Amino acid sequence: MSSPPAKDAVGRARPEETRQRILACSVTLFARSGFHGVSMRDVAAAVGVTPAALYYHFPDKEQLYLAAVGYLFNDRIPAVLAGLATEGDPWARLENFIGTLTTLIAAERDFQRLMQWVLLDTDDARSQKLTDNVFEPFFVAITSLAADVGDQYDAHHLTMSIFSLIAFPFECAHVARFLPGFRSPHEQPQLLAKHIVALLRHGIFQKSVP
Amino acid sequence: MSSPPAKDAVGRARPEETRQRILACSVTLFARSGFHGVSMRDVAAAVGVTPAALYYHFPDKEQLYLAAVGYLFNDRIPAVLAGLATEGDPWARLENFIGTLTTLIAAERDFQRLMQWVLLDTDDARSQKLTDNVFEPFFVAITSLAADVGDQYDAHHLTMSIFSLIAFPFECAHVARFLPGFRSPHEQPQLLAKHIVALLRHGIFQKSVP
DNA sequence: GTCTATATTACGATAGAC
DNA sequence: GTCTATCGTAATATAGAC
Repeated sequence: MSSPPAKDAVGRARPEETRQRILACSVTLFARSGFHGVSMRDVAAAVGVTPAALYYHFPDKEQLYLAAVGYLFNDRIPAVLAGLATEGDPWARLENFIGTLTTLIAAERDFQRLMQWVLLDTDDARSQKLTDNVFEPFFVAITSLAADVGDQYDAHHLTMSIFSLIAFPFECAHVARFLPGFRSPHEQPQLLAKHIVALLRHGIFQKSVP
Repeated sequence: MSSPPAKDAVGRARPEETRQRILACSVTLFARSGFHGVSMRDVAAAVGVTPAALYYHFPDKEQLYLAAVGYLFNDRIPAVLAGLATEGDPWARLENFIGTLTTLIAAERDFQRLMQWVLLDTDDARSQKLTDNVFEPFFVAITSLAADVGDQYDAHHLTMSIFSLIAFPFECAHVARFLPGFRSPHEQPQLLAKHIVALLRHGIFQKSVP
């Protein structure tokens, strides 16, 4: 599941690289099965070491989990936020953001599933820390955009609606395949992004009302 | 956590009632912590029996979990689907559905969280069974409504969008409290329903375009 | 830094008395 | 039907050799 550890000139594994390999394997496992669904044995087997080795790099399972979450989110978020910095009028920037985030979520299923697990966490301290570090920059950026393009709506509700339209279809992707009327093009992120932009722009009454 | 078991005339606990008490306690626990986050000992303690007693009513933990999910969903879904059967034009029925489902999800957090756990399940057989039994009736009903009120959009995408706008804000409710600009009225289901209906009707360009 | 070996606890599940 | 008692396994985590 993982490439062999890098060795230095004396033949010892370099701790920082091993740490990263552990995090990379942990992300995939935790994204698939959640905190309680993954054992330290599972992680160790995926990395290719014994469980005891993990405890040299992380004090316990919870700290490993939190480090893995931070590793994934800190790795991905800058790229997405960069898509917000594009030029153009607010609508163009919003369209760009929707397209970028939709494509990213579609490509990085670990990102999407880990976010789903994180949203189910009931620990207040962890939720607050994660909100401050991960969700807040997104939310603030979109909120200011939303205030520009849709000032007739409550900014919080509108921002949440935009994220809902993007994220929730991927949460349902696994069961949506079994729904009547589902066809594979529905899973293409570009088509979903186009649909969201059109719906946000015009609403359902687009052509029904003169 | 649970009221004492009902006894029959001879003083023996009635099996069907105990079964229901086990299911009720299981729903709350599984909704809070998920399948792997709840032990049979936890359930037994909540019910007020020993773990061994659970195995008289259910063959194993997985069957208990599936029965608990079915118990909750079969208990709630008929009431929601009834809200779809109201009279009026498609828009009035859609508005009614959005209001009913939003209010239900807000009131029944167990329902919302258990749905979130279920969406993370990777087992194809379980997902398909649950889709057929639970999600499909919802989806079909809304799809036909969506086709009536918004035939310029793809029916699958539009239906998914409607569910997204309703469900996702509640998935984020726990972290949303820590976001800047959040105020307690944002948690009122009626206000959220109003926002969703307005957004679906008119889109963001409602007043920006003459 | 990673290993072997193990302590300790928790888990799912069962046998058999009542 | 529920209990007590327990089996076998798997979990987190640590000690100490190398």
